[in-house]
Amino acid sequence: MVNMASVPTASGKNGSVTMLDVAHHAGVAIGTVSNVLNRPDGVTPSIRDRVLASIDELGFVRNRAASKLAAGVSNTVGVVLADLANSYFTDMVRGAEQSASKAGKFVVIGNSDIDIAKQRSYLTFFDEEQVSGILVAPLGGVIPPEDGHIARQRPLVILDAARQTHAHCAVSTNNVAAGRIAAEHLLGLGRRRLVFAGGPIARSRALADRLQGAQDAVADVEGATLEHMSTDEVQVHDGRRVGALLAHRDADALPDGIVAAADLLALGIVQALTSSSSYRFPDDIALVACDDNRSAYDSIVPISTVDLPGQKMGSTGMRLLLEELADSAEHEHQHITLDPTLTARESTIGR
Amino acid sequence: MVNMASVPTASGKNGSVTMLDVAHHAGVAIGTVSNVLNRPDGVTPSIRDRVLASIDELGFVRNRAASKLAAGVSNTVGVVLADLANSYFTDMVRGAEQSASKAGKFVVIGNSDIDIAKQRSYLTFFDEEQVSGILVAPLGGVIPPEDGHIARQRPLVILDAARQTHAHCAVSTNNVAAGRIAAEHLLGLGRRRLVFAGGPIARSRALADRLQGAQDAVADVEGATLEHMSTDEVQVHDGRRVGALLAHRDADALPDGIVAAADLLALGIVQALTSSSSYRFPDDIALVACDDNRSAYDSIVPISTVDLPGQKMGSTGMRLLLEELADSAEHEHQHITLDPTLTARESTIGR
DNA sequence: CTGAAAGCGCTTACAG
DNA sequence: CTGAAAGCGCTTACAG
Repeated sequence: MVNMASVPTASGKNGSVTMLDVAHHAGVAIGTVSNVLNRPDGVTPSIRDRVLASIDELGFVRNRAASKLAAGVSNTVGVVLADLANSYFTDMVRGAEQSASKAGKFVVIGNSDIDIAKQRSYLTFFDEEQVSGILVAPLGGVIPPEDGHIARQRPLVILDAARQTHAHCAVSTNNVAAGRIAAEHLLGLGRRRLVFAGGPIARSRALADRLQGAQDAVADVEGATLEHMSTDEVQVHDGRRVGALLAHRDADALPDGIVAAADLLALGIVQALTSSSSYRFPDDIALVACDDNRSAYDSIVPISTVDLPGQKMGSTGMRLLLEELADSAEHEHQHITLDPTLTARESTIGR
Repeated sequence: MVNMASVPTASGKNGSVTMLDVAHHAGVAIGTVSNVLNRPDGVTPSIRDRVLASIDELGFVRNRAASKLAAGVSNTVGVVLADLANSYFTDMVRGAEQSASKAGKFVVIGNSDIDIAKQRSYLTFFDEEQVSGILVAPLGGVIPPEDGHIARQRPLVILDAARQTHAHCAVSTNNVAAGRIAAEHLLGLGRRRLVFAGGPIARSRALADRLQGAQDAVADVEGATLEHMSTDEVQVHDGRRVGALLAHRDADALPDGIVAAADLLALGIVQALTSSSSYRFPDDIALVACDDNRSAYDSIVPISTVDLPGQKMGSTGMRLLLEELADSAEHEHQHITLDPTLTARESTIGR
């Protein structure tokens, strides 16, 4: 603990202790204090310890604004987060933090809250803050053209990118593979009459890709069929509606396998079918979802799901950014596409 | 769009455009550029527009490191977030952002990820970054004594505070009231044989308070009883265990009302009782939970819940911080306790 | 390895 | 309202 009463000097404007105070107290030059903080290995141990003791005794807090101004760089990476409530995005942040902390970088987050104006204001803010780089999962998967100058001035990596780009590094999820993996899992279990639930396809590239993947998988198997039941959104109540529709069908019109485009949708389907019919998962119908939200695990029937690689996406994006920072001359932008993976649970393989 | 080819000057170290470049381009003094950016109202409109045009044309990006160093302050508030995956905390951030944006402040987030060392490193980081203030929901509800010097140097407000303190402003949830409100709701519906599910009480002040509140409410009603069924944690599987225990009881030993200490716990109770018994919600058993996670709404039987005021806590905390910043001389620290509110759903009032 | 000095890009009294 | 100048607290060649 710092004993404030014993602090001898505080030359800073706001009564704050400066490096100069520390230097005087330790009997060294100010540059030495800076070296102790930034390149401690190159300082004689006895002097280093003396400086460290003075820092402690005076309660010195470095001024990062001054550091950044003098050095022109910072060891901070800014992450623009699209939605605090969506675990796909918060997983990305977690992954990014993991990679960053290994490299001794700080990660600070700005929440754009699914608002393109806020997204821009945080991009600008981080730019003005002189961060060393930016990670962003932009709304719509693409940086708006008006914000392009930010990406040109400062290393920036796009997460969950919707398009190929040569302006910066990017990481994407292979949603076609997600749909294919889900359908192939059902087909591998012998299911042939499949339903793909989710929509609207026209408004979401990710959903359209998942449907495409499922169609591809079904096309590869003789006698297999895929019906698309579209929904307004992919929330629980949309799933309940799908489940209710299915519950009223004749047994021979019923699918034996369902790919749900999202976990909450799958949750609703399970709820509707278990409460309003005698159909059983997975005996009568096998169900696989996409996303791996916690809800899939917490469902009354734990739901098999295709995990979107949120955390991997964050760590990969941060790795690309760190590479760019380490070697900006030689650096060539890369676009990495990540494959999702299947987690099989009771809704397809029973217990 | 900025046409980079037309940029005439860039005197900054990294080829960046500085205020001086803007001043030259607009034919004014550098101080005038600063005024346009920081106090635009006091600048002659024609000159202001000329400066703004130059800023746009040159693609000038202000350097916040330099601003902070020269001014000694920033318009940024740092929020140390305990857990990105817990909606109680992310709600706080949302509330804080709402209050902050009205006041023109930027909010940046550091994720401590339920790690006391990371919590400290972000507190220190924000301190070093010269933020104008800090909002933190510290682990355990209290700032560790070792980190006390941070709170002494910089305005800081504690969210979800566990204790009264005179060192800074703080906001708390009234967990006793939460328990009381939940129990009173059940008692008001005529239920008399209540169960409080959740634990361990010894390790969580919040849970202990909720139990206390429920006990208080029951003590006020003649003939009402409360049984405490403790759990290891408050996850879905703990709830399933409670539900399984209840399902095996004789009908006359069964409660007619349950207060679940958390939403996931309630979710498990509903799942276990609907699948392994013929008991019905709310006819046989009425159930009310605490937290208002999304899961309560998404349950097969939508669960009544006592909302913890996460968003309100964030906005209130930010308001206290802004007051302290606006008038640090006259400021007196306050501790505000927020009452939770009940959201009644199918699990207690049917449909 | 150490120490004195210039300079990073702003803000802010101060004089006009 | 405008303009010239000092200074914010660091970092970093540079010379020793």
